[in-house]
Amino acid sequence: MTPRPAYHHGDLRRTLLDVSLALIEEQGLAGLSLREVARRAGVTHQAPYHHFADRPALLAALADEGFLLLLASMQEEQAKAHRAPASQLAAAGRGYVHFALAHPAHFRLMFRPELCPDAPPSVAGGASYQLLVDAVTALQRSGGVPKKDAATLIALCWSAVHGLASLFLDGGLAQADPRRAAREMMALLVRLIAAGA
Amino acid sequence: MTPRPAYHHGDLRRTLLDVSLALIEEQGLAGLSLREVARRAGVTHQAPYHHFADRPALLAALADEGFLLLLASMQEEQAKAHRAPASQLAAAGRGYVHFALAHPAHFRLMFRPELCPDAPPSVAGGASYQLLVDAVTALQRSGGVPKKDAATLIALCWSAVHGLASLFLDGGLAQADPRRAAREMMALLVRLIAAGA
DNA sequence: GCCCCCATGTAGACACTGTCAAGTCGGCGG
DNA sequence: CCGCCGACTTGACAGTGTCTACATGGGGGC
Repeated sequence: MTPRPAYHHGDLRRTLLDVSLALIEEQGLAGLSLREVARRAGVTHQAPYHHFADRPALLAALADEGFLLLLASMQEEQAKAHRAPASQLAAAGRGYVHFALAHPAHFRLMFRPELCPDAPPSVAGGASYQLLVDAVTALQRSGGVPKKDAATLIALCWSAVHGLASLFLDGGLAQADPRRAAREMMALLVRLIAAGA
Repeated sequence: MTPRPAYHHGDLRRTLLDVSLALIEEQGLAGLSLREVARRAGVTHQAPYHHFADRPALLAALADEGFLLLLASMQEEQAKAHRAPASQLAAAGRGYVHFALAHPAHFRLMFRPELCPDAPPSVAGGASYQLLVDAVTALQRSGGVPKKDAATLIALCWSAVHGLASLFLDGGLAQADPRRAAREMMALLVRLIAAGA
């Protein structure tokens, strides 16, 4: 038997988040309305307001969740890779792109300033950024790349992975095998850096 | 005297586009409503429908305009640069980022698949892509970079510029001087490619 | 020079949205 | 056992996109 949710739903908050994600994935961000979410969750249009202050708040909660998943994806990929700095940086990049491919709804949410009014920088977001910074720095130190370009190099790596992910989801890059493309791009980037000037 | 627009507005279509851009820039994409646009243009809420089939159509028109501006920006930057392939590629990248910085409303519109239903690939969009491809190819040919990585190299360059632009506008990269950052990133990228695999 | 036509505009209506205010249910601590 | 308080419902309001019907008036055919 299903546990008969009855009046008190049990875990409406979680349900709302899940339904929202499904809606975004099938209809895009524009197709997401609180009322439709409530309808699919089987509650009244007003019920969500007991769990989220307003629409932006719901989106922000999803974005937060996304940053956690992003961090996890990068760490997971790194754990599977060799310990060499080059492999670790490539793995971090792959993890970034894999996350976007696996959780497109989350990813689209996370970089929409109009949704997260003043964007309190998510702690998990900061952690993923730090992960990337560390990977770049380690490779740089081990490879004799000049230190003066550190900040620029980090910007380049971050831009590359973020750009590739964005282009896969929203842009013109409709690749047959995006994961392969991500792997090859990171491999090339790391190789260039290692060979670097 | 103002020419007394009277009943027929003269160039309502252009006015609607301009008002929309202003609205997006000051309130974000979410703050854009056809009715508010009409109000600011001084016409009825229904008047825009004689120029655009619906909301997505207006957005699509703006996106098209954006691709033209993008191409122009890249070409302008290339015209100011040296003819050497490395300089040309760096210039193309700078043009891409400069466009995003100068026309944030346009840029945000251009990569939102939920707005342009089936995205008939803008001809100007294709042209800008081709410009980048040519620049990468020229550098590759002149620099003795292995040809087998051609596609990956193009993806890397495009991702880097697109990612940097996105991160400036919507992401965590709040740079003091974004144009300087763009210049340095492109310089580094070109240097790495030239020093090659 | 006149007149009709149709692109360009107006007016009103509908279903839908986010959000506010007030009422109702029902499990838990005293 | 009771009353309280959080979870949920019901109802209302302004604002939105879009449909249909109507008004206007400038420019082209006679």
